[in-house]
Amino acid sequence: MGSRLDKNSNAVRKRIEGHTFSDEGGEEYEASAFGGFNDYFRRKKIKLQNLDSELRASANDNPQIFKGVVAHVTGYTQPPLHILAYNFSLHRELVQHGAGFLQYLDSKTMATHIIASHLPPKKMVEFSKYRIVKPAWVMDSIQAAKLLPWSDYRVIEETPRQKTLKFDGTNLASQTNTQTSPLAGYREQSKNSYYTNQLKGFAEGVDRAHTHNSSPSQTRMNTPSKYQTGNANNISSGPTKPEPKRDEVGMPQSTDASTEGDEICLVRLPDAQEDVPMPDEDAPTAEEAALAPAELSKEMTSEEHNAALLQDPRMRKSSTANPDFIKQYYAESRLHHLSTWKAELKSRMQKLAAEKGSQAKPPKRTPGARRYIMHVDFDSFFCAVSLKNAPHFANKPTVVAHGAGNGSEIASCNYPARKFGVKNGMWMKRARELCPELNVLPYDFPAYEEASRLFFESILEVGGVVQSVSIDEALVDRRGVDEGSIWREQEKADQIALDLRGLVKEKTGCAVSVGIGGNILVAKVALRKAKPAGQFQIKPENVLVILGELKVNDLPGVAYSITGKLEEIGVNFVSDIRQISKERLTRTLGPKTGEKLWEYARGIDRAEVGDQPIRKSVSAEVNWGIRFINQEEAEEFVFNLCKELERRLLNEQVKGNQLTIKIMKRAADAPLDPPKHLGHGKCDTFNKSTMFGVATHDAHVLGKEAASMLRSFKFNAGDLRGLGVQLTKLEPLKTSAAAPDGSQKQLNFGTFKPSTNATKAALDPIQDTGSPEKPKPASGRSGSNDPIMDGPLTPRKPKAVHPAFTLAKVNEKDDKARTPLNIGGTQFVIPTNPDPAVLAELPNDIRARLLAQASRSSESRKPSPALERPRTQSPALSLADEIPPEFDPEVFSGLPDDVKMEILASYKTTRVTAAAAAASSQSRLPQSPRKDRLIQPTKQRTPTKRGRPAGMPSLRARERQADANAKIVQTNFLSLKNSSNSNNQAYGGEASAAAAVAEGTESPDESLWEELDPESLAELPEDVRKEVVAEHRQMKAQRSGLDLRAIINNRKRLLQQQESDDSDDTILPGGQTTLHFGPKPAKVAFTSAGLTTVAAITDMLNVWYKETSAEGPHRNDAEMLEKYLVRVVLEERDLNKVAKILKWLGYLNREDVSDSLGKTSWKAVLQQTTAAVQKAVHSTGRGSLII
DNA sequence: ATCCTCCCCTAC
DNA sequence: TAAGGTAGGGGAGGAT
Ligand SMILES: Nc1ccn([C@H]2C[C@H](O)[C@@H](COP(=O)(O)OP(=O)(O)OP(=O)(O)O)O2)c(=O)n1
Ligand SMILES: [Mg+2]
Repeated sequence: MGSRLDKNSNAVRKRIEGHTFSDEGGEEYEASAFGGFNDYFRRKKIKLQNLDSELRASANDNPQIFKGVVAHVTGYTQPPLHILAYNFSLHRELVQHGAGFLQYLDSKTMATHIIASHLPPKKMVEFSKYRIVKPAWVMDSIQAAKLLPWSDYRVIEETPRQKTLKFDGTNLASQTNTQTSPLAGYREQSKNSYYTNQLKGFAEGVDRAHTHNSSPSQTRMNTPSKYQTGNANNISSGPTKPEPKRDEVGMPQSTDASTEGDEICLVRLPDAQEDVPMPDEDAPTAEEAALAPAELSKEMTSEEHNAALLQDPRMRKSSTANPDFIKQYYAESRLHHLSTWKAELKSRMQKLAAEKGSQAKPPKRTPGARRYIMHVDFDSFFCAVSLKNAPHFANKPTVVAHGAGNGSEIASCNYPARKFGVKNGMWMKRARELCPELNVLPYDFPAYEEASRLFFESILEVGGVVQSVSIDEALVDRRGVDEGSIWREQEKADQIALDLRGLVKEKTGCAVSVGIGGNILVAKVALRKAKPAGQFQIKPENVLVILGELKVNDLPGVAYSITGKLEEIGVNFVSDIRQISKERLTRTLGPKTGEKLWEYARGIDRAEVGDQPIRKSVSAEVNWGIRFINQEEAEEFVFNLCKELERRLLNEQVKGNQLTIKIMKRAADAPLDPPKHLGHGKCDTFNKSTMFGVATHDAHVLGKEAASMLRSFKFNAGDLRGLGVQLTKLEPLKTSAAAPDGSQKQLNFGTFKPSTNATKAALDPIQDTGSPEKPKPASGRSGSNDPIMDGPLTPRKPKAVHPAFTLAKVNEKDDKARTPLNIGGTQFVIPTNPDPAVLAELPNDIRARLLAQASRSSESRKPSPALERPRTQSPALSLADEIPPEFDPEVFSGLPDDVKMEILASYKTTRVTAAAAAASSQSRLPQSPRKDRLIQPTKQRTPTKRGRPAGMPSLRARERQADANAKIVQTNFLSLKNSSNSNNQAYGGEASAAAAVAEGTESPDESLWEELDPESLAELPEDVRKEVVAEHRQMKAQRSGLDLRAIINNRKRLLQQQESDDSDDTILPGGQTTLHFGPKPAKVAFTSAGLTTVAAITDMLNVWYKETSAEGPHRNDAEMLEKYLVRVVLEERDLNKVAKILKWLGYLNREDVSDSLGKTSWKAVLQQTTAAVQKAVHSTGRGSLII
């Protein structure tokens, strides 16, 4: 066990901020601390109301505003206050415009701001009558007007029923800046109020939380928090104990900085230039001063300090000044390795279990059978392994650490060292005080991995249900060891453990200990008694006695905080817990924790081995070595963190909806240089999150948002000590959701699929009885019911089209430029003719893309209008009822036919996909926990104080109550994205096929075979040929009626039309060779909906190649192909598919002699593409792809 | 009563 | 010198 006592606490100061809009110029309000806002009104018996329902009603009554502004209020105040509201779908589009300046505020913050700025004091109590909002994305009307013509928005002066925020301007002005108003007073109070802090003690004497609190009065206090480094206390032996430094924190937490918005959001905002100085700000406390944006002298100091510090090249190298810092840091971070290993093991075990389970090998757990849980764990793992290279230290006090300096952390210490009181996680300084002759060994991560591999290999041989706990720890559940008598069973269990220990020792040379008990808790306790290289079985009759003698913090999940709370009620030993009523425990610790402890004290642990919930978040953070000398560096670092995050997201094949940035800032009273070298020292922590309308994994999007959030705090870059980004509300990532890609994975849509549900249920003797698949009538928000998805799919009032969308239709070209903005999938694209004013507001990268796109599209624009095809009057008529809800019928019918068809086709695809996903949603939404079947006795809730001495621990995992987050938002965005691409692509893909078919220009019944060039086919390698043919069959069947040939012909037709287009290029991007590229943009649609199967792609390649074998492929197309394949490698991860495609391409280019310039170019493209693909493959850590 | 968000807290 | 990461349980309190 290694406890980490060293980290310490941090208190969190919660801050709420409001703001104006834009990233840069916006005014930022430090509306801080309005944590008590709602409480305030509650006390006044006034309840805040949301306008949500009214706004919705309004939207329904006015279809035109289906998407767009719902309300715009202005003119009541002086200065004018603009309130803009818009719904979720519009938000999604706005995000596409790089709406980084959209700010998301919660109602309290908004209300705070509004009131503080504009409401007369005496009006405060009347607040409830100003129906305010709900969390929202905020944007002022001026900004909104820049995005779209104001006329495209629907303006509502007042919401239907109540008066919308109507402030009578009376004395607003004075109000605004006054500090004397009650409000100001209130605000001020909140300023320091409200803070929570906690500290963790450390046995290791390390940074310690300091409470410097000042506790305020009865109201909440905001305070700084902690993470101070100090040193000193620590308890020597025994479990590490918390340091009592508890300061009470008055109120529990209060608010949050942001909340999720729903369909409709209301917004507030001062004018751009309006400078609403938040009333207070005048009497800042020391803490406040630190937070204040300005304080130049101090700021300069910290940045200058860092600059000076970084003069030393060695420092530079080990801090954020080094461009490779993140990489290097993670390579050396033991904690990062531990986390990574754990995740990998978890997923490997899951996969293993899934295989085993599917083999009709039902759990070998007999419900009634006696359980023998074995907890197996290496003794001083890192140290033991590292000692293999330094055997002479084996019996001397030895530790594993990076260095011998005072701040070096001991990852693991051997038993001789423990005799001195040294512990894992302790700082070297403290350890040497305890044991002067400590030997220090370096880490050997590869060796740890290897030892672990052998360890698990051995464990799996033993059989039974296995659960990995960490790199060096595992749980094995072998129940009903049969044998007849209990005694024999116990003996057998001991024997198994003995054998296992011998096996591991033999394989790894390191000792493992095994604890055996009737449940996980008991096994763990047994392990501790087994510890130095031994084993121990706690038999039922001894459980209570053994447990009773333990200190409470020896129980899993009980550490500093909980221990502190228990101490307060006189509980020190586990046996003491039995004297406390369950009611009192739950009141003190919370319902779950209280009950869990009550059970633990009695040897009860309902957790089962094997339960491994699915991942719910992915994050990357660094809280060491952070020393910036300017804001740019900080933002770049955040951006790099986002790149790392993207890597991990892709690795997990997920994308997410909510991004949170975590910031550690040097506490006002903390020294510039903490005791630990480049450590974070005592810090205040700040988190902030934003919701994307659409899930994403794109580093650019994440980076921009993260940087924006960081910027919003206006901290001094020099005071930053730690940064992190976390993505939650995950959804499976599916590069090509359209087709199952030939393989047999039918409904297996990705990551979240694991039969966790079934498995889990099956393993659960209690709840299991029912149907494992029971979808759990969640509150109607399982995948298909997701509001976001319903938007587009639900036949709602098909009115009003977003202008941007319409524009999108015109912009056919360039997939590249847009790609980065396609946040994980949206059907909206950037308008081709952005308003200059808007451009100016956009982040550079986006602006650049827009400009590039605009110029390109204007120059090549030959989209729909150019199509000669007789525009059939309205092929869509019969399909009228199928017009996607997002389209205005009128606008829709005004579109060129081909575009219409594409839309319909893609829409259809979307729908299908969605349906399929929905159908499978049951099985893919496992994770949700079953309700607690446990007796949920009293639930009396008394606030369990948090922070100070106590908090609550998390006990061993197990089912938790229905978790909202568990819901996996159904994702059809991907398909939407695809359709978007196809919209732009304008050619190729199923969309075109659909169009062709609908127009009746092609016979849908043509034989599949005719689509393929028999001659070519015959020459293909047998395996490839078979697969291609098979896929064609499948595609045909799936598409019922759609003829691939239509795609081809259609494409040919389009190609011809473009004949005169742009052409020639000479240099292959990144290529060394000068090439000649063909003039005909084939307009291949690698990313369009449906074009994802090998068959479809090879079809396209056939045509493309044939059409361009003389002139060579168009550079854009070549790039597109390359990009697409790389994406398949990195995101879709179907190497097989890539290999097939390249194989086919190679086949097309099979002639040795290039009799034409075109063929030569093609070969070069093939080479280039292959090289790019290999590079991508290598980047994933694999060897070369065999083609 | 139940959901949801924001954190605290714990473990390795 | 030093590499103080990371995921998930669960509590508090607002929203519904
Ligand atoms: N604060 C900590 C705790 C643990 N670890 C790493 C090093 C340990 O070797 C490994 C396993 O942790 P254990 O808690 O199992 O501790 P040990 O294996 O070192 O000792 P033992 O299991 O004998 O108590 O995790 C770490 O780096 N930092
Ligand atoms: Mg161990």
